[in-house]
Amino acid sequence: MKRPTSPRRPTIREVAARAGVSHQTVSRVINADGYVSDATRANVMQAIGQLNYVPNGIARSLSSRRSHTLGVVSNDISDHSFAEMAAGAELEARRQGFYLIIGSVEDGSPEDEEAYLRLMQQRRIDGLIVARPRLRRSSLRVLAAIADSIPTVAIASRVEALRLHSVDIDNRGGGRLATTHLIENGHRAIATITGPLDWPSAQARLEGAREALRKAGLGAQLAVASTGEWGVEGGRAAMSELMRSGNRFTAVFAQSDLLALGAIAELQSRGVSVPGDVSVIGYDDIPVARYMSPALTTVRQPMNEVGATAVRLLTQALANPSSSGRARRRHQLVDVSLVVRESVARPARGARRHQA
Amino acid sequence: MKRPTSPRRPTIREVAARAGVSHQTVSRVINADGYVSDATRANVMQAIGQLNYVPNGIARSLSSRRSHTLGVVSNDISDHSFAEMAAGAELEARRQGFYLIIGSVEDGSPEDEEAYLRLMQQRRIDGLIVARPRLRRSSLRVLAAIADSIPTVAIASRVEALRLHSVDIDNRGGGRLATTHLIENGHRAIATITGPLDWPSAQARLEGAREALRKAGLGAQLAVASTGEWGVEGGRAAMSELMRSGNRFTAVFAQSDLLALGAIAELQSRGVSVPGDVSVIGYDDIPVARYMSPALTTVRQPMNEVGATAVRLLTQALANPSSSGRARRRHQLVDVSLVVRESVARPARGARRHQA
DNA sequence: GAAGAAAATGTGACCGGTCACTTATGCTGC
DNA sequence: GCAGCATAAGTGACCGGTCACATTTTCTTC
Repeated sequence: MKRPTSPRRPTIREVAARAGVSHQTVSRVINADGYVSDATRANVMQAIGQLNYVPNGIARSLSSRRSHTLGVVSNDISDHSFAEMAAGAELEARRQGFYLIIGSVEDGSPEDEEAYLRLMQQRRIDGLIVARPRLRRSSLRVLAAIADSIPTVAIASRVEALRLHSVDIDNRGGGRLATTHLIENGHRAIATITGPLDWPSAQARLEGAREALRKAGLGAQLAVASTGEWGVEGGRAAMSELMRSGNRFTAVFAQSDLLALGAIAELQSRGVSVPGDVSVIGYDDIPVARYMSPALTTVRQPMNEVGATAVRLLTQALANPSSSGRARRRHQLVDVSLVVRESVARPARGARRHQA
Repeated sequence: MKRPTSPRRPTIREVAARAGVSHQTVSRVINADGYVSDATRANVMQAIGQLNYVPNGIARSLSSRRSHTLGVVSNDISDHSFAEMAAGAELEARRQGFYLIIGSVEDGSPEDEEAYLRLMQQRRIDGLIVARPRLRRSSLRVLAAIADSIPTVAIASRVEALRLHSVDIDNRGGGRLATTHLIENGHRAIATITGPLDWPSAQARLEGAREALRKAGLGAQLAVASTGEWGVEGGRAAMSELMRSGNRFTAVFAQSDLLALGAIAELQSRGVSVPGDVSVIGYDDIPVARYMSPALTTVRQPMNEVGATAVRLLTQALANPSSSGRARRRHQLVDVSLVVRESVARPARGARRHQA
């Protein structure tokens, strides 16, 4: 009457007893490691089957000092990009026999960030992925402590101060790609709507855009509008700002699809046709981008690839702890790709001047 | 030179030695449980601080037989609904001091489903959430075994055969809500575009729609179109089928926002105005629904609430294992809500007859 | 047929906590 | 002055695996 709860699961020793071998032999069988004769193996397997034995991962972790668990501290995974990243990481982790503990932190509550990091420390995860575009000062301390003892990968975050591996989207390349596409379509007067400029990714995309223009000999022709957000309202506001300030442009590079969506709505509401009068290119390739009218030309970021790459970096580091973890930090860039649809066209003959 | 890797973390006994007490006293301090004098507590805390001691959750789990981990086996979390559910579950879990291991299974690869369930078994999770609309036969066996030993909650899945708790969106109520909204706006001839009818949720929404019509004395007036999918293409195809078959309707209830999107696109491409000529109501309230033109009136499902509820169900069951787990199974319905925007209006005076 | 290596198996400590007890001390009340 | 209890702390087994090493059996090889 000691444990009225579910009848305890069988242990390795019970299996051993039933098979008439030692517990260590059972261990050898379940780990397919070391010498075991075929007869014994069959014997043990049978006992396992009869008792319906499942090895206890926790006990395993304790004695082997490997939890086979990777931690992820990410932005809110309600956001599609992060969800994709998590899904990608997750798939790759399982392929490699690892569990994934995901912590989804809303952008507004950075105290959770720290709480999660501490939690991960207790859990003795084997590796950590941090996918927070902007990290909090106080979290950095904890993160540093963690990174000091286990392999850690940062995603789309610049924490170069810490000695982390990193995976990042090639944002600069993305900005270049988008802008070049506009230039190749014959546009010369180009505007851009950026995300919040305190996001490194927004900065990088902007730089990429400038780079593309410079390379095309179009110098500082870029009209820039920013609002503090990545959403539709921001796009609308930015577009109306662009027009009010009397800028001349035949194409717009919006740093997110939602910004593009807002910009297009604003344009259309003023009777400006897209892409007839103004071309628009977005960024992200959100699920509905292809269904918008016009279908949105945009830049696709393979976020699940990013997640998978991060996991691979970790498992590799775990596999060869070359000279006591002092391995070279690796930085990996993931390429973006252009998704051509209908929102970019050649500029109209006499490019109009747009203003309020 | 035994362990060239990171210098081992301090254990509870080392803390004890430094504080000059027994390991058990340290345990009492970190668990804030049992009698400890203030002086001793302070002493121990200091030692913990100096050694930078973090309790080892794995060892804890092993001896206490509680992993403080909940498992989630979900549909691919790239899908926004599931991502929201996961995020909601996650937040609630952390609030309650639990970890969450999320397994995201693509709809196409059901063998992963089983693999995950087995993995969870090894990990000795304390509770399980299954969020797969349709479970595979072979997974059911494993699931049954798990549910037999730990509390398990099914989300939006009808596995009544097994003795699981469940949380479900009130799909029938949702169908009723959407349809009633159309009726209240004066529509009498109503069509519906359903998701794949082998999804229980699609069935339930359809039933709800029928129910609303019956209640309004509109009998079997419902024109139903289905395609095998929930996406935009399906909506487009279904709408064109509806029109080809010469059905008369002034309003459409689409069982997902993407279906609605496709239906609207199809209508507009034929010069039918929404909501001028035909009203459309969707389901899901995907992020861009509010930005479509017209802004989509739809039914919102609080998926994060669903996830949180599932976690609560589990932690409650865990807290009182009333009479050895033979607790009554609980079934919880989560209410949906109407989000009124612009895609539903009163029908035009002489309702037109639409056909190819 | 002896020696040595390879194959097969067993033994007991250990991972780092918690659990169930035991022991010591200080107070209260009669 | 002592039973009886609350408070404070310690002891050693135990959770269920793996690890390091010891032991026994079976092949090779000369």
